[in-house]
Amino acid sequence: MITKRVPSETIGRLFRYFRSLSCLLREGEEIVSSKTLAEVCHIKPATVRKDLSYFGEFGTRGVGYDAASLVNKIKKIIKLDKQINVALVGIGNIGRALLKHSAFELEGFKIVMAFDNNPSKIGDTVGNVIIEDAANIRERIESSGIHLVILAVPDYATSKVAKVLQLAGAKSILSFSPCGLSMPADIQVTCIDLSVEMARLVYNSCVDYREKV
Amino acid sequence: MITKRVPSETIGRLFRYFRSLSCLLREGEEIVSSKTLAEVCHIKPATVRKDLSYFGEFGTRGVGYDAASLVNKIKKIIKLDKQINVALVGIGNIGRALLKHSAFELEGFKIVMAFDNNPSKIGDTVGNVIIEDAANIRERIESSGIHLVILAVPDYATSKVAKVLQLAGAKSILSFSPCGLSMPADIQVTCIDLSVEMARLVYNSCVDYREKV
DNA sequence: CCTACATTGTGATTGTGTTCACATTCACAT
DNA sequence: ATGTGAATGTGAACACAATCACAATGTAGG
Ligand SMILES: NC(=O)c1ccc[n+]([C@@H]2O[C@H](COP(=O)([O-])OP(=O)(O)OC[C@H]3O[C@@H](n4cnc5c(N)ncnc54)[C@H](O)[C@@H]3O)[C@@H](O)[C@H]2O)c1
Ligand SMILES: NC(=O)c1ccc[n+]([C@@H]2O[C@H](COP(=O)([O-])OP(=O)(O)OC[C@H]3O[C@@H](n4cnc5c(N)ncnc54)[C@H](O)[C@@H]3O)[C@@H](O)[C@H]2O)c1
Repeated sequence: MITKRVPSETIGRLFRYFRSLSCLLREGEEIVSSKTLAEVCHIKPATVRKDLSYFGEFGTRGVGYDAASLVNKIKKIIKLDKQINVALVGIGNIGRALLKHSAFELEGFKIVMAFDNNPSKIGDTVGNVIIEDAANIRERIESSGIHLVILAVPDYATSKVAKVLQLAGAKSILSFSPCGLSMPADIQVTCIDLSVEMARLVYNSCVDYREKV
Repeated sequence: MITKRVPSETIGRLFRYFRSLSCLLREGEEIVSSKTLAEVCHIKPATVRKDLSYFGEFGTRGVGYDAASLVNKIKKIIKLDKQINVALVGIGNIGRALLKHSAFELEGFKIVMAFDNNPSKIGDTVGNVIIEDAANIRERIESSGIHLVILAVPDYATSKVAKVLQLAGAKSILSFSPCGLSMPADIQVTCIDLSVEMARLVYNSCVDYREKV
């Protein structure tokens, strides 16, 4: 039960277990083994067991894990037992796509606020959310129970908006701009940089090709 | 010059160096040190030097790196000295956002084909690209010099389309669906799973909070 | 030509995450 | 109640990546 140091990759995998288990449950599975879960997630059984072992003993030796109870345990661990409230800043190409993505809600994330600074967008409804004036970000986020802010503003605006979020007491930020955010250590930041991922893919496909020739 | 084993993170960072150097060049810098480059990228100087050292000796001791020539060397290394041709499958929320993102071209990636299977979308132009019938994916990709395919189709269609891409000889795939792709080892696959990233952020912000209390 | 200085390039070290392999434990049949 | 089979839980080994710390090597100035 005592919290050792948990690899950060483990948390990501726990979420994937959660997703896969929900799916297996829907298909009527009641008991799952680390082997089954590993196959579904394309990883090794030992990884599944070790990941879970950081948080306790959830299985029955010789049998496996009770899918229904495991999924609840995992939800608790990764704090997804309550709905996660998300705020979105920047309703452009990416922001709009996110607002229309209904699957987030099934996974426990709900975009409850959206902001933009373009007057012609403020007041519009996208998905089920009304776009608010970015000028109000601070007071709106400060007061409400927002767990996570998604940043989808243009590169040049990113660090300026990030500073406002900091003042508003945001706890974690997911940004789509090629990073450059320097935030205090108590604010979690993740940047999704598609170009970096593409560059890696291109390089790897060239190199692997070479190795075979 | 001999290729040792290069960490996969190194390639991603090389791309970021490439991006930062281009920017520094535009600002008139001619010489950059590992220290400067590290500061811009928010990493440590030793990391910069080690990353570069996998591929040769590009700097001058006591001085630093010539920005212009380094950026060209890096481009060669990560195969971004020629334009990378990208095909996009699935022109929904995400696909549309990608097509409108003009910055890709500045970084060396060009979306040259787009596919969808929805008859009402086929023939439309988004960005500068005409949406083609997904039925033609195989022949179209087979013949042209596509380096990378981006998959932005609904979850249920993902593995079906992936199989077609395999037959078409695609070398690497970037998918936005929560994975589940099992491809032969010679096809590079990366999945971007926003929910996983969000889950990690939420968990970390909760745990860090606890540690401080 | 030699010295002072700055910064690179890298072997050694540390840190982190994955995988192995097996002792442990449980359900069930006999 | 006891043995058998099956899958867990985990310390130890391994693999990989980040960082350190310093020798190597360049420039510039006298
Ligand atoms: N679109 C893509 O496919 C794509 C791909 C990779 C990276 N990105 C990155 O994602 C980010 C967003 O991209 P996009 O294509 O959605 O941009 P976009 O220009 O379409 O949308 C940005 C939105 O932010 C709003 N905005 C600007 N300044 C603001 C401010 N200070 N406060 C609040 N809102 C503000 C604008 O009004 C606009 O609606 C960029 O950093 C971009 O580099 C986008
Ligand atoms: N939109 C988001 O913000 C978001 C966020 C996270 C993950 N995702 C994932 O990204 C993927 C795409 O999401 P989206 O919101 O863009 O979906 P979408 O439904 O808006 O678009 C999917 C497009 O693919 C087309 N399509 C369907 N089957 C096809 C086929 N066999 N061949 C070619 N085209 C086909 C559809 O006609 C549609 O245009 C999904 O897997 C989704 O889970 C999306």
